Amino acid sequence: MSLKVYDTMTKSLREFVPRDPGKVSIYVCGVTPYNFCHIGNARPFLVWDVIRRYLTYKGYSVRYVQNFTDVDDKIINQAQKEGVSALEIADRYIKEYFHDMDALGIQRVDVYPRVTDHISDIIALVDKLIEKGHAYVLDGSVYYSVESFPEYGKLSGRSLDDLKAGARVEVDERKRHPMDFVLWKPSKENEPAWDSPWGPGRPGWHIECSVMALKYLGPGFDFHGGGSDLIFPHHENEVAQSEAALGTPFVRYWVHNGFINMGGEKMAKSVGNITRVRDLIKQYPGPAIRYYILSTHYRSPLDFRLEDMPAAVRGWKRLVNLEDNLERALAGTEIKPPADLSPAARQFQDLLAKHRQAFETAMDDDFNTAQAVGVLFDLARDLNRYLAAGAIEGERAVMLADGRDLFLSLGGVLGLTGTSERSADKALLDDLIQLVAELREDARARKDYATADRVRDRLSQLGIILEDTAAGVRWRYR
RNA sequence: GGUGCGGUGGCGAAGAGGCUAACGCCGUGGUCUGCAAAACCACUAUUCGCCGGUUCGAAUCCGGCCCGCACCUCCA
Repeated sequence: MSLKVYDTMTKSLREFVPRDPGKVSIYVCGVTPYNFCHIGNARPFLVWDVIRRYLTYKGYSVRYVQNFTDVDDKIINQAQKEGVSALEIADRYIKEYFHDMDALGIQRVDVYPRVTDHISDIIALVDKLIEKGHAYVLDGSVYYSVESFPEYGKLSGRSLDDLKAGARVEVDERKRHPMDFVLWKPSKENEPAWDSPWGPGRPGWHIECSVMALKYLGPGFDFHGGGSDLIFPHHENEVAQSEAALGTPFVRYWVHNGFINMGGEKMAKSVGNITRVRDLIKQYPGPAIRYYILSTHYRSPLDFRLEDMPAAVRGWKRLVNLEDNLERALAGTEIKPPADLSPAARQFQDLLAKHRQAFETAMDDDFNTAQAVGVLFDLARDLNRYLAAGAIEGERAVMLADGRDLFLSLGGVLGLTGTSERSADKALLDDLIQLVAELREDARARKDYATADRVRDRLSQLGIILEDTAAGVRWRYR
């Protein structure tokens, strides 16, 4: 089975073949840090977190780069509003960005380049484009000439004529073509500025991604991702700049995620229908939010409804319960693979293999996380069944350990399992709860149900659920 | 106007020519159990926006229609 990816450039599913065997290079457009992230902003980073985990699972060595556009009109505006420097705004919201992504269990990428650290690289590329006749200088500004790149429009599927007709903004009449975009622009008073051959100024919006992607990943890297609104003009312009400069292809696969809507409309600060990650995370566990978002294929729009979160929490809890139960069932159990497996054990192994295969088939099909989640629940049902079918010892313990490993491996790709944190305090708490549970067992043995129920009720009020099972008392957090 | 995407049970959401239309939540009945919880089992869409067509066979392909959304401007 091979991985197939939907490529925006060809508008088709293509088999994934990496540029370098065994290695995958990824560039995802990061945030402009001038405000807190809402969950719509977070979707691409969550999606790519899973893609990265899956590629790693498949054995690829992954190099993942995500930029911060830390100089930009929006940042400058915010800085002026607050009377602080643009750098201060950017630093603050980059910190907040990490805070939010950590809460969602999104792993750090390999490189987080910032535009302000790459001004000289940007100037060099702009210079090269001028030299090759793809850009021109106009009063301290440098513009990219779209007509100099015959393939302009190939990513977004638009022609220059379409674009001219649909243009909704006033254009600078001095530009050679209305769609020509700025590579370098002069800074106004009190704006961040860097010296350049064309006078003091700062980079335009699109050039930084070309520069940083090429610097850290090289020409023809594997994946370039981002929200589907970036297809035009941002990514279109990146293609134009990069390929004009390189003379060779920029990116192998363009991957764009759909939007998160709210109330049937795109979630956006300008619409005012946003749910910030930090607000959501106060109410719901990060993995439950992941589960909710990953239940929809990444290219489909997702209409976010807060009312649906409780259902997501319950679904995710099923997985957490199983994870806990597996840990407890296997704790202290000796795992010694027998020389010969019984037919029943073989059958169980086949079942596990079947689930693994189904999971991979789902993920290989353009990262179909919704289907993969379904497979995880299929596996969960079989493991729950196995858990309930008899004592966990000998060969059954070995089989169950295999099942647990698979469950954690697949769940880990989605970031839905292996998320409970361990700490010294927690270990102590575990022991204390265990002690209380044992005392209650004594009460039950005496048929003192009044005491037993009181203990259970009081613990329940504290958020600790006791469950009496055939295998003894078991507890978990609500 | 141009370019894309989508309408599947009470809700969310996979499936894209032929297995019982996944999976999760909710609901009902049952097993287990002192009770509860968890888990498991069974039931819950003769039907996939509407109307035609192609086909032995369509939720899946084609045509028309009705809705909804996005992009063409900063935007994940």
